[in-house]
Amino acid sequence: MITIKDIAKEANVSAGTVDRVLHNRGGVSPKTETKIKKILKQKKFKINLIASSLAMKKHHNLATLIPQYDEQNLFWKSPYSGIQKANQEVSAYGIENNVFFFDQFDPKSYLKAFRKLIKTEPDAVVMVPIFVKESHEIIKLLHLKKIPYIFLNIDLKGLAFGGSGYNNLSYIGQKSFDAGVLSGKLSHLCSKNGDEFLIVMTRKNIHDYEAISDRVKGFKSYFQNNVPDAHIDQLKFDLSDGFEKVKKKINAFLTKNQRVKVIMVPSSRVSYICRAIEKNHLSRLKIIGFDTTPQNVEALKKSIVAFLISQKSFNQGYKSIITIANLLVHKEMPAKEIPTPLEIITKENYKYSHSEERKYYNEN
Amino acid sequence: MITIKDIAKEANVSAGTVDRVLHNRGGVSPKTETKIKKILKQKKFKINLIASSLAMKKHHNLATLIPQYDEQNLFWKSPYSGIQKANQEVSAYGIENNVFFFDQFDPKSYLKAFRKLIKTEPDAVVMVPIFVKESHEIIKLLHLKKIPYIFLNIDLKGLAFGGSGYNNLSYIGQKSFDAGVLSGKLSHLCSKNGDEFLIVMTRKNIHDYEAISDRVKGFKSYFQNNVPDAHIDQLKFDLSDGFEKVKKKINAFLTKNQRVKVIMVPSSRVSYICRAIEKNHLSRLKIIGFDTTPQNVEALKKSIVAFLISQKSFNQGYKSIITIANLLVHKEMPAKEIPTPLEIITKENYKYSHSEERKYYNEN
DNA sequence: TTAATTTTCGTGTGCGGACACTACCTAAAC
DNA sequence: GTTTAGGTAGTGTCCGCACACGAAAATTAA
Repeated sequence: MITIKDIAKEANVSAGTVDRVLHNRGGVSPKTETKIKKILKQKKFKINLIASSLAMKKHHNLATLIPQYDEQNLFWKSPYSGIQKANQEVSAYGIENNVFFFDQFDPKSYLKAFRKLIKTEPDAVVMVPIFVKESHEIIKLLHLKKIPYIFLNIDLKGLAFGGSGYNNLSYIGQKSFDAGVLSGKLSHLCSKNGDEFLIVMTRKNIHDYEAISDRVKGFKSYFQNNVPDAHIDQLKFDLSDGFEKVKKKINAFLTKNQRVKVIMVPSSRVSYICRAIEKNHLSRLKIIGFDTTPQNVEALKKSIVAFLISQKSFNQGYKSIITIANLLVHKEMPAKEIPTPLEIITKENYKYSHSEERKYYNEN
Repeated sequence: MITIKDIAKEANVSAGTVDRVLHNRGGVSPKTETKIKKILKQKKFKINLIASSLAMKKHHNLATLIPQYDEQNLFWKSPYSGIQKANQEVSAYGIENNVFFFDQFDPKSYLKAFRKLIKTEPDAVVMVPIFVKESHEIIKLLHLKKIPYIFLNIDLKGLAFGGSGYNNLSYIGQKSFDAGVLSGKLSHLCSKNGDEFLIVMTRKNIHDYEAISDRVKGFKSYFQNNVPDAHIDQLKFDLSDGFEKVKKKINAFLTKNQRVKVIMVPSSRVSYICRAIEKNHLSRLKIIGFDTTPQNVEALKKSIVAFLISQKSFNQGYKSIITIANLLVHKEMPAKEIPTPLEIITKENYKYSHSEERKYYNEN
């Protein structure tokens, strides 16, 4: 292992001078600089990140703004777990992350949590921009205070702020359209000629509208490009109508349309839909859903659901913190978009798919 | 962040004493020990791994024994890339890894490479035990020299050494049987009643026999448990027979058996088989294969192959080194088996599935 | 030539922890 | 009462790097 001292000795200068060259900190004569750089290259010197980050020890202060999870909606538990794991890892680098929760159905709690957050004067922010209008306000303030921020799980697009757009450093999450295309492919593969397809949309709050409609668009786009004459039906529910109404409507539909053989549920509520469908229909259906919530996995294990497309939200949460940490510690600019894998989960490979997440649970 | 000094101050002892308690190094009276331990817990002290590994700075010497890859067989490139990435990361911890290559078809080169390897007196070894008999010899020597070793990608089982078995610390790789079960499920899902299935086995060398036959067993087991009356055919080729012979045989078979609608190739040579199949057959077939070699991915992109089951060999290589590093640096015992995910790859999600590997390529 | 600057570079300290070395204290042995 | 051994605990140095401070060298001004 080559150290700064080795280089210094070779170049007949002190370690301090080598350090100045390494960090372009100036104050070195061109002659010695080129000499040192040459030796650096020749000896393939690489900074020891361990020692470096120990010596730097700037204390950084992160903040995260994510929805609170609860028994009803466990979706947000995974990213939070990933965030926690990352917090643990980066704490050695002097990075502290404060997590602020809000109610995913209440814009006011979102703003309230943010107000608390901003008081901690964070060096960077990871946020899930669920509410468009409120996010706009938040981002305006972040921009003003020159606090860098990244979007987690939900992307905000469009030409806000007079055409300049959102200046989030990065978006970490799924590409919903492509996820929809994939669901189309899977639907197609497990169907035969003449089968009909059904998309079941559920609606509870406005925020997931875009991701979900993108999935639907992707789904349709797959068929347009590959099976243009496929028959695709669509059902929409408002979850606030109550379970019985959903049940009635969907079973009536399935009774009437016996050729429907594949159902795609573009939200994470596929298990809810499955519960609503009567057994006599289930046997002929292949059902495809999104996200590995505990309920969905249960349906998968019972072979009710054929495929789940996972966005690995644990990894998303984990990566968001690591990304910001790399920015703060190593000044490493993240990619503008960090798409997470489109993982296909079946009953048979589930147990191998979230090993890191489970390992984390077990250790804690 | 709580440091050892903080704890020491709180307990009215010196840092050295705290350190002794932390490492169970003895020489501390029971009284002070319990006192310190209490404060440790109370303050939730965690050793700063950064500082710790810097201070330890034992230099470790790893060695890796893997097959050489070439243009013909790119399979072994991925794990090597993963190993390289890990090497880079752990170098800061004073860990150096020497990689030794051998010809995957030549047992002698395997032993020869090992002889070179053992001369470097490694502290631990990562190996791909392709040849059973030769591995036996190698492991005997490793055991004698008390050098810990782990298996990568290929597992060796059985009661060797008079019933005590192989004492590899860990096996990092795919669970072939379960991978086969998954391929059965996918085959089933994209078939309809009355369709027949075909397993095409290729044979070139002995070494992958076990993994491949396990996949076949898994495949059959799926159908036994779910579609007992399914009709499953099997074709075996010796690749040394030449392409034309393979072509003739397989097309003759497919012409004769028009009800075969799904083909499963349990080796990584699915693209080779695809090239052998005539177009008029291809259109009715769903083909499932293993491993994302460049050729296989090409076939996937052309929609010739429906599914590839990936074993993420890049990650396997990466993990093998990280696992050993954690053992040497942090004395962290690895799990006896570290199974890699069974990733389902289609044309639609390929581009999201190997982002880390590609990122690594681009950076280098 | 000397003083005043500016440029260039060496030195020292600290980040948090690991570990060897030393100092101290108590109790048993003489 | 002195010696000695064993158990406890404190001190100092090093790991490789970052950075502040100030010294030396080079340049310019007087």
